[in-house]
Amino acid sequence: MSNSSILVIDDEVQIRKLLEITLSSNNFNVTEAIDGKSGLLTAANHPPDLIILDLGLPDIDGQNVLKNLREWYLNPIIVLSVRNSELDIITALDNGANDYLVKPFRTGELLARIRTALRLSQSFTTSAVFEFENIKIDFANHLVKKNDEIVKLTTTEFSLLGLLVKNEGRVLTHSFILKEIWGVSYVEQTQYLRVFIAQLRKKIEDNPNQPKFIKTESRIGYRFIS
Amino acid sequence: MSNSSILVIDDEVQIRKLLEITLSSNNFNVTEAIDGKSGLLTAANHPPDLIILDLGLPDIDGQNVLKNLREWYLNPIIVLSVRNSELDIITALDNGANDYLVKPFRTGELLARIRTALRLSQSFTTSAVFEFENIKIDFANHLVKKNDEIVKLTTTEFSLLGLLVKNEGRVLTHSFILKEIWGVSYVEQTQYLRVFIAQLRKKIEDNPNQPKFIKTESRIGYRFIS
DNA sequence: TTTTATCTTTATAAAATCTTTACATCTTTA
DNA sequence: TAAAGATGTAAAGATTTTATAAAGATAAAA
Repeated sequence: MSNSSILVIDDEVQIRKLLEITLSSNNFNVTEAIDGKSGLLTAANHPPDLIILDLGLPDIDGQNVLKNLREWYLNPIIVLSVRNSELDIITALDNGANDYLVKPFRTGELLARIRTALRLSQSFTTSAVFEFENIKIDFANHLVKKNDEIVKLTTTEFSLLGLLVKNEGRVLTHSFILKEIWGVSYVEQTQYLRVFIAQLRKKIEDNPNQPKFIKTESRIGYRFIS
Repeated sequence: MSNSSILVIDDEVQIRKLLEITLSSNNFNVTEAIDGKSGLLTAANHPPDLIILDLGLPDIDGQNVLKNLREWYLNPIIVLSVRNSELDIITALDNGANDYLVKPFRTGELLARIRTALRLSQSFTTSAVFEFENIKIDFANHLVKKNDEIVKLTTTEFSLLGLLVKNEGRVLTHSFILKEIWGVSYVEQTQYLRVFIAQLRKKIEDNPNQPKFIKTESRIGYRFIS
Protein backbone atom coordinates (compact mmCIF):
# COMPACT_ATOMS: atom_id res chain seq x y z
CA MET A 1 0.00 0.00 0.00
CA SER A 2 1.82 3.01 1.48
CA ASN A 3 5.01 4.28 -0.11
CA SER A 4 5.18 6.92 2.57
CA SER A 5 8.57 8.48 3.08
CA ILE A 6 10.38 8.15 6.39
CA LEU A 7 13.47 9.99 7.55
CA VAL A 8 15.60 8.18 10.15
CA ILE A 9 17.82 10.41 12.25
CA ASP A 10 20.16 8.16 14.25
CA ASP A 11 23.93 7.95 14.66
CA GLU A 12 24.15 4.19 15.29
CA VAL A 13 24.96 2.30 12.09
CA GLN A 14 23.33 -0.93 13.25
CA ILE A 15 20.04 0.78 14.07
CA ARG A 16 20.01 2.64 10.75
CA LYS A 17 20.69 -0.62 8.90
CA LEU A 18 17.97 -2.48 10.80
CA LEU A 19 15.45 0.27 10.22
CA GLU A 20 16.34 0.60 6.57
CA ILE A 21 15.75 -3.10 5.97
CA THR A 22 12.59 -3.28 8.07
CA LEU A 23 11.04 -0.15 6.68
CA SER A 24 11.88 -0.56 3.03
CA SER A 25 10.67 -4.16 3.06
CA ASN A 26 7.38 -2.68 4.23
CA ASN A 27 7.23 -0.32 1.28
CA PHE A 28 8.43 2.83 2.95
CA ASN A 29 10.89 5.13 1.22
CA VAL A 30 13.70 5.55 3.69
CA THR A 31 16.23 8.37 3.89
CA GLU A 32 18.83 8.65 6.63
CA ALA A 33 20.75 11.23 8.57
CA ILE A 34 23.56 10.56 11.01
CA ASP A 35 23.31 13.65 13.19
CA GLY A 36 21.01 16.51 14.18
CA LYS A 37 22.37 19.06 11.77
CA SER A 38 22.06 16.92 8.65
CA GLY A 39 18.74 15.62 9.93
CA LEU A 40 17.27 19.10 10.10
CA LEU A 41 18.67 19.92 6.68
CA THR A 42 17.30 16.79 5.04
CA ALA A 43 13.91 17.29 6.66
CA ALA A 44 13.80 20.85 5.36
CA ASN A 45 14.82 19.98 1.83
CA HIS A 46 12.59 16.95 1.41
CA PRO A 47 9.96 16.94 4.16
CA PRO A 48 9.15 13.28 4.79
CA ASP A 49 5.79 11.88 5.83
CA LEU A 50 7.24 10.77 9.16
CA ILE A 51 10.47 11.17 11.11
CA ILE A 52 12.08 8.62 13.42
CA LEU A 53 14.36 10.48 15.76
CA ASP A 54 17.01 9.22 18.15
CA LEU A 55 17.58 11.40 21.21
CA GLY A 56 21.29 10.62 21.66
CA LEU A 57 22.81 12.41 18.70
CA PRO A 58 26.49 13.39 18.60
CA ASP A 59 26.06 17.08 17.76
CA ILE A 60 22.73 18.53 18.95
CA ASP A 61 20.60 17.19 21.79
CA GLY A 62 17.66 15.25 20.39
CA GLN A 63 15.11 17.25 22.39
CA ASN A 64 16.38 20.40 20.70
CA VAL A 65 16.21 18.80 17.26
CA LEU A 66 12.63 17.88 18.12
CA LYS A 67 11.74 21.42 19.20
CA ASN A 68 13.40 22.84 16.12
CA LEU A 69 11.49 20.50 13.82
CA ARG A 70 8.20 21.27 15.49
CA GLU A 71 8.51 24.95 14.63
CA TRP A 72 7.39 24.05 11.15
CA TYR A 73 7.15 20.29 10.68
CA LEU A 74 3.59 19.00 11.16
CA ASN A 75 3.90 15.31 10.26
CA PRO A 76 4.47 12.62 12.89
CA ILE A 77 7.74 12.33 14.77
CA ILE A 78 8.43 9.08 16.61
CA VAL A 79 11.22 9.22 19.15
CA LEU A 80 13.39 6.14 19.52
CA SER A 81 15.79 6.20 22.41
CA VAL A 82 17.74 4.13 24.90
CA ARG A 83 16.78 6.62 27.57
CA ASN A 84 13.96 5.11 29.58
CA SER A 85 13.53 7.78 32.23
CA GLU A 86 10.02 9.13 32.71
CA LEU A 87 11.35 12.68 32.42
CA ASP A 88 12.81 12.05 28.95
CA ILE A 89 9.56 10.51 27.77
CA ILE A 90 7.37 13.30 29.15
CA THR A 91 9.67 16.00 27.80
CA ALA A 92 9.75 14.47 24.31
CA LEU A 93 5.98 14.04 24.17
CA ASP A 94 5.41 17.58 25.42
CA ASN A 95 7.93 18.87 22.89
CA GLY A 96 5.69 17.54 20.17
CA ALA A 97 6.68 13.92 19.64
CA ASN A 98 3.79 11.71 18.58
CA ASP A 99 5.18 8.59 20.23
CA TYR A 100 8.19 7.38 22.21
CA LEU A 101 9.73 3.93 21.95
CA VAL A 102 12.51 2.65 24.15
CA LYS A 103 15.42 0.76 22.56
CA PRO A 104 15.69 -2.12 22.11
CA PHE A 105 12.34 -2.10 20.37
CA ARG A 106 10.26 -4.76 18.64
CA THR A 107 10.10 -4.10 14.93
CA GLY A 108 6.51 -5.27 14.61
CA GLU A 109 5.43 -2.85 17.32
CA LEU A 110 7.39 -0.03 15.70
CA LEU A 111 5.67 -0.70 12.39
CA ALA A 112 2.25 -0.72 14.07
CA ARG A 113 3.05 2.56 15.80
CA ILE A 114 4.19 4.07 12.51
CA ARG A 115 0.92 2.97 10.90
CA THR A 116 -1.01 4.50 13.80
CA ALA A 117 0.87 7.78 13.62
CA LEU A 118 0.38 8.03 9.86
CA ARG A 119 -3.29 7.11 10.17
CA LEU A 120 -3.90 9.80 12.79
CA SER A 121 -2.04 12.48 10.88
CA GLN A 122 -3.71 11.84 7.55
CA SER A 123 -6.16 14.67 8.02
CA PHE A 124 -3.29 17.11 8.22
CA THR A 125 -1.75 18.79 5.27
CA THR A 126 1.02 16.49 4.15
CA SER A 127 3.52 19.13 3.33
CA ALA A 128 4.78 22.21 5.04
CA VAL A 129 3.93 24.25 1.97
CA PHE A 130 0.75 26.30 2.06
CA GLU A 131 -0.69 27.61 -1.13
CA PHE A 132 -3.39 30.24 -1.49
CA GLU A 133 -4.20 31.37 -5.00
CA ASN A 134 -1.11 33.24 -6.15
CA ILE A 135 0.90 33.00 -2.94
CA LYS A 136 2.98 30.09 -1.68
CA ILE A 137 4.43 29.73 1.80
CA ASP A 138 7.15 27.17 2.40
CA PHE A 139 7.74 26.90 6.12
CA ALA A 140 10.58 24.42 5.91
CA ASN A 141 12.62 26.73 3.73
CA HIS A 142 11.35 29.98 5.15
CA LEU A 143 10.26 31.10 1.74
CA VAL A 144 7.30 33.04 0.44
CA LYS A 145 6.45 33.41 -3.21
CA LYS A 146 3.88 35.59 -4.90
CA ASN A 147 3.16 34.73 -8.53
CA ASP A 148 6.24 32.50 -8.38
CA GLU A 149 8.49 35.38 -7.41
CA ILE A 150 10.27 35.35 -4.10
CA VAL A 151 8.92 37.86 -1.62
CA LYS A 152 11.50 39.08 0.82
CA LEU A 153 10.14 38.96 4.36
CA THR A 154 11.95 39.76 7.57
CA THR A 155 12.00 37.16 10.34
CA THR A 156 9.27 38.93 12.24
CA GLU A 157 7.09 39.33 9.18
CA PHE A 158 7.53 35.65 8.38
CA SER A 159 6.58 34.50 11.87
CA LEU A 160 3.55 36.75 11.84
CA LEU A 161 2.40 35.42 8.48
CA GLY A 162 3.09 31.88 9.69
CA LEU A 163 0.98 32.35 12.80
CA LEU A 164 -1.90 33.72 10.76
CA VAL A 165 -1.71 31.02 8.10
CA LYS A 166 -1.44 28.18 10.59
CA ASN A 167 -4.66 29.46 12.13
CA GLU A 168 -6.43 30.05 8.87
CA GLY A 169 -10.05 31.04 9.29
CA ARG A 170 -9.68 31.77 12.99
CA VAL A 171 -9.61 35.24 14.51
CA LEU A 172 -6.42 35.81 16.43
CA THR A 173 -6.66 38.52 19.05
CA HIS A 174 -4.15 41.35 19.19
CA SER A 175 -2.84 40.18 22.52
CA PHE A 176 -2.50 36.58 21.38
CA ILE A 177 -0.50 37.54 18.31
CA LEU A 178 1.70 39.93 20.27
CA LYS A 179 2.32 37.29 22.91
CA GLU A 180 3.21 34.64 20.34
CA ILE A 181 5.46 36.77 18.15
CA TRP A 182 6.98 39.37 20.44
CA GLY A 183 6.54 37.85 23.90
CA VAL A 184 4.34 38.41 26.92
CA SER A 185 5.72 41.85 27.69
CA TYR A 186 4.49 43.24 24.38
CA VAL A 187 0.79 42.37 24.66
CA GLU A 188 -0.12 46.06 24.83
CA GLN A 189 1.88 47.19 21.79
CA THR A 190 -0.95 46.97 19.29
CA GLN A 191 0.68 49.64 17.16
CA TYR A 192 3.56 47.26 16.35
CA LEU A 193 1.08 44.83 15.05
CA ARG A 194 -0.59 47.43 12.84
CA VAL A 195 2.72 48.44 11.34
CA PHE A 196 3.71 44.86 10.59
CA ILE A 197 0.31 43.90 9.24
CA ALA A 198 0.52 46.88 6.90
CA GLN A 199 3.98 45.77 5.74
CA LEU A 200 2.81 42.21 5.19
CA ARG A 201 -0.19 43.36 3.22
CA LYS A 202 1.97 45.57 1.08
CA LYS A 203 4.10 42.55 0.26
CA ILE A 204 1.56 39.80 -0.29
CA GLU A 205 -1.78 41.39 -1.13
CA ASP A 206 -2.68 42.53 -4.62
CA ASN A 207 -4.59 45.45 -3.11
CA PRO A 208 -3.13 46.27 0.27
CA ASN A 209 -5.94 48.69 1.01
CA GLN A 210 -8.54 46.06 0.23
CA PRO A 211 -6.92 42.94 1.61
CA LYS A 212 -8.14 39.55 0.44
CA PHE A 213 -6.10 37.36 2.77
CA ILE A 214 -5.38 39.27 5.94
CA LYS A 215 -8.70 40.56 7.25
CA THR A 216 -9.12 43.05 10.05
CA GLU A 217 -11.54 42.24 12.83
CA SER A 218 -11.98 45.62 14.37
CA ARG A 219 -11.45 45.72 18.14
CA ILE A 220 -10.48 42.05 18.15
CA GLY A 221 -7.57 41.21 15.92
CA TYR A 222 -6.81 39.72 12.52
CA ARG A 223 -7.81 36.67 10.54
CA PHE A 224 -6.27 34.91 7.54
CA ILE A 225 -8.76 33.55 5.02
CA SER A 226 -8.30 31.85 1.70
CA MET B 1 -6.76 24.65 31.87
CA SER B 2 -8.20 21.50 30.27
CA ASN B 3 -11.39 20.06 31.78
CA SER B 4 -11.47 17.39 29.11
CA SER B 5 -13.62 14.40 29.96
CA ILE B 6 -12.09 10.93 30.20
CA LEU B 7 -13.87 7.60 30.45
CA VAL B 8 -11.96 4.82 32.20
CA ILE B 9 -13.04 1.28 31.30
CA ASP B 10 -11.29 -1.12 33.69
CA ASP B 11 -12.46 -3.85 36.03
CA GLU B 12 -9.69 -3.52 38.62
CA VAL B 13 -10.79 -1.32 41.53
CA GLN B 14 -7.25 -0.26 42.40
CA ILE B 15 -6.49 0.92 38.88
CA ARG B 16 -9.77 2.81 38.66
CA LYS B 17 -9.08 4.49 42.00
CA LEU B 18 -5.53 5.39 41.00
CA LEU B 19 -6.65 6.80 37.67
CA GLU B 20 -9.51 8.71 39.21
CA ILE B 21 -7.21 10.43 41.66
CA THR B 22 -4.45 11.10 39.13
CA LEU B 23 -6.73 12.35 36.40
CA SER B 24 -9.08 14.47 38.45
CA SER B 25 -6.18 16.15 40.22
CA ASN B 26 -5.04 17.12 36.73
CA ASN B 27 -8.37 18.76 35.94
CA PHE B 28 -9.92 16.00 33.91
CA ASN B 29 -13.54 15.02 34.40
CA VAL B 30 -13.44 11.30 35.02
CA THR B 31 -16.23 8.78 34.55
CA GLU B 32 -15.80 5.05 35.05
CA ALA B 33 -17.10 1.76 33.76
CA ILE B 34 -16.30 -1.66 35.20
CA ASP B 35 -16.87 -3.82 32.12
CA GLY B 36 -17.16 -3.71 28.35
CA LYS B 37 -20.93 -3.56 28.18
CA SER B 38 -21.34 -0.61 30.54
CA GLY B 39 -18.30 1.03 28.97
CA LEU B 40 -19.87 0.99 25.52
CA LEU B 41 -23.13 2.27 26.97
CA THR B 42 -21.53 5.14 28.87
CA ALA B 43 -19.44 6.12 25.86
CA ALA B 44 -22.56 6.21 23.69
CA ASN B 45 -24.61 8.25 26.13
CA HIS B 46 -21.96 10.79 27.02
CA PRO B 47 -19.13 10.60 24.49
CA PRO B 48 -15.97 11.60 26.36
CA ASP B 49 -12.98 13.45 24.91
CA LEU B 50 -10.79 10.39 25.47
CA ILE B 51 -11.18 6.77 26.55
CA ILE B 52 -8.74 4.71 28.59
CA LEU B 53 -9.45 1.06 27.91
CA ASP B 54 -8.24 -2.06 29.67
CA LEU B 55 -7.99 -5.13 27.48
CA GLY B 56 -8.76 -7.72 30.19
CA LEU B 57 -12.41 -7.10 30.85
CA PRO B 58 -14.66 -9.73 32.49
CA ASP B 59 -17.45 -9.77 29.89
CA ILE B 60 -16.24 -8.79 26.41
CA ASP B 61 -12.69 -9.03 25.12
CA GLY B 62 -11.07 -5.60 25.09
CA GLN B 63 -10.07 -5.84 21.42
CA ASN B 64 -13.72 -6.29 20.55
CA VAL B 65 -14.75 -3.34 22.70
CA LEU B 66 -12.12 -1.35 20.84
CA LYS B 67 -13.40 -2.42 17.41
CA ASN B 68 -16.94 -1.72 18.49
CA LEU B 69 -16.06 1.76 19.72
CA ARG B 70 -14.15 2.59 16.57
CA GLU B 71 -17.24 2.03 14.46
CA TRP B 72 -18.43 5.45 15.56
CA TYR B 73 -16.13 6.95 18.20
CA LEU B 74 -13.50 9.31 16.76
CA ASN B 75 -11.75 10.69 19.84
CA PRO B 76 -8.55 9.13 21.19
CA ILE B 77 -8.53 5.70 22.82
CA ILE B 78 -5.53 4.75 24.92
CA VAL B 79 -5.20 1.06 25.73
CA LEU B 80 -3.85 0.12 29.14
CA SER B 81 -3.08 -3.53 29.62
CA VAL B 82 -1.00 -6.09 31.50
CA ARG B 83 -0.59 -7.96 28.22
CA ASN B 84 2.84 -7.17 26.89
CA SER B 85 2.91 -9.42 23.84
CA GLU B 86 3.79 -7.80 20.56
CA LEU B 87 0.72 -9.36 18.96
CA ASP B 88 -1.63 -7.68 21.45
CA ILE B 89 0.00 -4.32 20.92
CA ILE B 90 -0.06 -4.55 17.13
CA THR B 91 -3.64 -5.76 17.11
CA ALA B 92 -4.84 -2.99 19.41
CA LEU B 93 -3.06 -0.28 17.41
CA ASP B 94 -4.38 -1.68 14.13
CA ASN B 95 -7.85 -1.87 15.65
CA GLY B 96 -7.75 1.87 16.07
CA ALA B 97 -6.11 2.51 19.44
CA ASN B 98 -4.12 5.74 19.54
CA ASP B 99 -1.61 4.41 22.05
CA TYR B 100 -0.83 1.33 24.12
CA LEU B 101 0.63 1.35 27.60
CA VAL B 102 1.69 -1.73 29.51
CA LYS B 103 0.74 -2.07 33.18
CA PRO B 104 2.22 -1.23 35.56
CA PHE B 105 2.53 2.22 34.05
CA ARG B 106 4.10 5.46 35.21
CA THR B 107 1.42 8.06 35.90
CA GLY B 108 3.50 10.95 34.57
CA GLU B 109 4.04 9.13 31.31
CA LEU B 110 0.34 8.30 31.05
CA LEU B 111 -0.55 11.95 31.56
CA ALA B 112 1.94 13.00 28.88
CA ARG B 113 0.52 10.44 26.47
CA ILE B 114 -3.01 11.67 27.22
CA ARG B 115 -1.90 15.23 26.49
CA THR B 116 -0.31 14.08 23.24
CA ALA B 117 -3.39 12.16 22.15
CA LEU B 118 -5.67 15.11 22.93
CA ARG B 119 -3.32 17.55 21.22
CA LEU B 120 -3.22 15.46 18.06
CA SER B 121 -6.96 14.96 17.95
CA GLN B 122 -7.73 18.60 18.58
CA SER B 123 -6.39 19.72 15.24
CA PHE B 124 -9.15 18.03 13.35
CA THR B 125 -11.87 18.46 15.89
CA THR B 126 -14.26 20.99 14.51
CA SER B 127 -15.54 23.59 16.90
CA ALA B 128 -19.15 23.74 17.95
CA VAL B 129 -21.21 25.39 15.26
CA PHE B 130 -24.75 26.51 15.89
CA GLU B 131 -26.95 26.20 12.87
CA PHE B 132 -30.40 27.66 12.35
CA GLU B 133 -31.84 27.17 8.89
CA ASN B 134 -29.71 29.40 6.66
CA ILE B 135 -27.52 30.91 9.36
CA LYS B 136 -24.44 29.39 10.97
CA ILE B 137 -22.68 30.65 14.07
CA ASP B 138 -19.19 29.43 14.91
CA PHE B 139 -18.29 30.80 18.30
CA ALA B 140 -14.75 29.43 18.45
CA ASN B 141 -13.84 31.15 15.21
CA HIS B 142 -15.97 34.21 15.73
CA LEU B 143 -17.74 33.66 12.46
CA VAL B 144 -21.32 34.09 11.32
CA LYS B 145 -22.53 32.94 7.93
CA LYS B 146 -25.84 33.50 6.21
CA ASN B 147 -26.44 31.29 3.19
CA ASP B 148 -22.75 30.33 3.43
CA GLU B 149 -21.61 33.91 3.07
CA ILE B 150 -19.69 35.60 5.84
CA VAL B 151 -21.72 38.20 7.68
CA LYS B 152 -19.61 40.96 9.13
CA LEU B 153 -20.62 41.64 12.72
CA THR B 154 -19.02 44.07 15.13
CA THR B 155 -17.83 42.83 18.51
CA THR B 156 -20.93 44.10 20.25
CA GLU B 157 -23.26 42.67 17.67
CA PHE B 158 -21.52 39.33 17.91
CA SER B 159 -21.70 39.19 21.71
CA LEU B 160 -25.35 40.15 21.60
CA LEU B 161 -26.15 37.45 19.08
CA GLY B 162 -24.12 34.98 21.13
CA LEU B 163 -26.03 35.77 24.29
CA LEU B 164 -29.35 35.34 22.52
CA VAL B 165 -28.35 32.10 20.78
CA LYS B 166 -26.87 30.54 23.88
CA ASN B 167 -30.21 31.16 25.57
CA GLU B 168 -32.26 29.99 22.65
CA GLY B 169 -35.98 29.85 23.39
CA ARG B 170 -35.63 31.82 26.61
CA VAL B 171 -36.76 35.43 27.04
CA LEU B 172 -33.92 37.67 28.11
CA THR B 173 -34.93 40.89 29.82
CA HIS B 174 -33.64 44.24 28.66
CA SER B 175 -31.76 44.81 31.85
CA PHE B 176 -30.19 41.34 31.78
CA ILE B 177 -28.92 41.80 28.24
CA LEU B 178 -27.63 45.29 28.94
CA LYS B 179 -25.87 44.10 32.05
CA GLU B 180 -24.27 41.15 30.25
CA ILE B 181 -23.12 42.99 27.15
CA TRP B 182 -22.48 46.57 28.20
CA GLY B 183 -22.07 46.27 31.97
CA VAL B 184 -24.07 47.08 35.08
CA SER B 185 -24.01 50.83 34.53
CA TYR B 186 -25.91 50.52 31.26
CA VAL B 187 -29.02 48.69 32.49
CA GLU B 188 -31.19 51.73 31.75
CA GLN B 189 -29.96 52.31 28.20
CA THR B 190 -32.69 50.34 26.47
CA GLN B 191 -32.29 52.49 23.37
CA TYR B 192 -28.84 51.00 22.77
CA LEU B 193 -30.38 47.61 22.73
CA ARG B 194 -33.02 48.64 20.21
CA VAL B 195 -30.42 50.05 17.88
CA PHE B 196 -28.26 46.95 18.05
CA ILE B 197 -31.15 44.54 17.74
CA ALA B 198 -32.23 46.43 14.63
CA GLN B 199 -28.71 46.16 13.18
CA LEU B 200 -28.53 42.46 13.94
CA ARG B 201 -31.89 41.82 12.33
CA LYS B 202 -30.85 43.76 9.28
CA LYS B 203 -27.81 41.51 8.97
CA ILE B 204 -29.20 38.05 9.71
CA GLU B 205 -32.94 38.11 9.10
CA ASP B 206 -34.42 37.64 5.65
CA ASN B 207 -37.17 40.13 6.59
CA PRO B 208 -35.87 42.46 9.26
CA ASN B 209 -39.31 43.94 9.81
CA GLN B 210 -40.82 40.50 10.32
CA PRO B 211 -38.06 38.75 12.22
CA LYS B 212 -38.00 34.95 12.31
CA PHE B 213 -35.13 34.49 14.75
CA ILE B 214 -34.98 37.48 17.05
CA LYS B 215 -38.42 37.99 18.51
CA THR B 216 -39.55 40.98 20.55
CA GLU B 217 -41.28 40.37 23.85
CA SER B 218 -42.89 43.71 24.43
CA ARG B 219 -42.09 45.36 27.78
CA ILE B 220 -39.86 42.41 28.70
CA GLY B 221 -37.04 41.83 26.32
CA TYR B 222 -36.00 39.61 23.39
CA ARG B 223 -35.95 35.94 22.59
CA PHE B 224 -34.06 33.90 20.00
CA ILE B 225 -36.03 31.04 18.47
CA SER B 226 -35.20 28.57 15.73
C1' DT C 1 33.74 53.48 10.24
C1' DT C 2 30.07 53.54 7.13
C1' DT C 3 26.39 51.13 5.15
C1' DT C 4 22.40 48.43 5.31
C1' DA C 5 18.50 46.15 7.06
C1' DT C 6 15.33 45.93 10.47
C1' DC C 7 12.85 47.36 14.38
C1' DT C 8 10.55 51.00 17.08
C1' DT C 9 8.21 55.23 17.59
C1' DT C 10 5.55 59.17 16.11
C1' DA C 11 2.14 61.63 13.58
C1' DT C 12 -1.88 61.93 11.06
C1' DA C 13 -5.50 60.59 7.87
C1' DA C 14 -9.11 57.30 7.13
C1' DA C 15 -12.37 54.00 8.53
C1' DA C 16 -15.23 51.62 11.65
C1' DT C 17 -17.95 51.59 15.51
C1' DC C 18 -20.55 53.47 19.11
C1' DT C 19 -23.83 56.88 20.94
C1' DT C 20 -27.44 60.05 20.57
C1' DT C 21 -31.35 62.17 18.45
C1' DA C 22 -35.60 62.42 16.07
C1' DC C 23 -39.52 60.58 14.54
C1' DA C 24 -42.41 56.82 12.62
C1' DT C 25 -44.72 52.72 13.83
C1' DC C 26 -46.48 49.26 16.65
C1' DT C 27 -48.63 47.39 21.31
C1' DT C 28 -50.93 47.62 25.31
C1' DT C 29 -54.57 48.95 28.18
C1' DA C 30 -58.36 51.66 29.77
C1' DT D 1 -60.85 53.01 19.76
C1' DA D 2 -57.81 56.41 21.60
C1' DA D 3 -54.10 57.65 24.44
C1' DA D 4 -49.96 56.35 26.49
C1' DG D 5 -46.22 53.82 26.30
C1' DA D 6 -42.89 50.89 23.90
C1' DT D 7 -40.34 49.69 19.94
C1' DG D 8 -38.01 50.25 15.25
C1' DT D 9 -35.06 52.70 12.16
C1' DA D 10 -32.41 56.10 9.80
C1' DA D 11 -29.02 59.18 10.20
C1' DA D 12 -25.98 62.67 12.30
C1' DG D 13 -22.36 63.39 15.64
C1' DA D 14 -18.72 61.66 18.67
C1' DT D 15 -15.31 58.54 19.70
C1' DT D 16 -12.33 54.86 19.09
C1' DT D 17 -9.68 52.03 16.24
C1' DT D 18 -6.94 51.21 12.25
C1' DA D 19 -3.75 52.18 8.23
C1' DT D 20 0.22 54.18 6.48
C1' DA D 21 4.15 56.93 5.74
C1' DA D 22 8.09 58.34 7.49
C1' DA D 23 11.55 59.62 10.91
C1' DG D 24 14.56 57.95 14.58
C1' DA D 25 17.03 54.08 16.87
C1' DT D 26 19.57 49.92 16.87
C1' DA D 27 22.28 46.21 15.47
C1' DA D 28 24.64 43.50 12.12
C1' DA D 29 27.57 43.41 7.91
C1' DA D 30 30.85 45.33 4.65
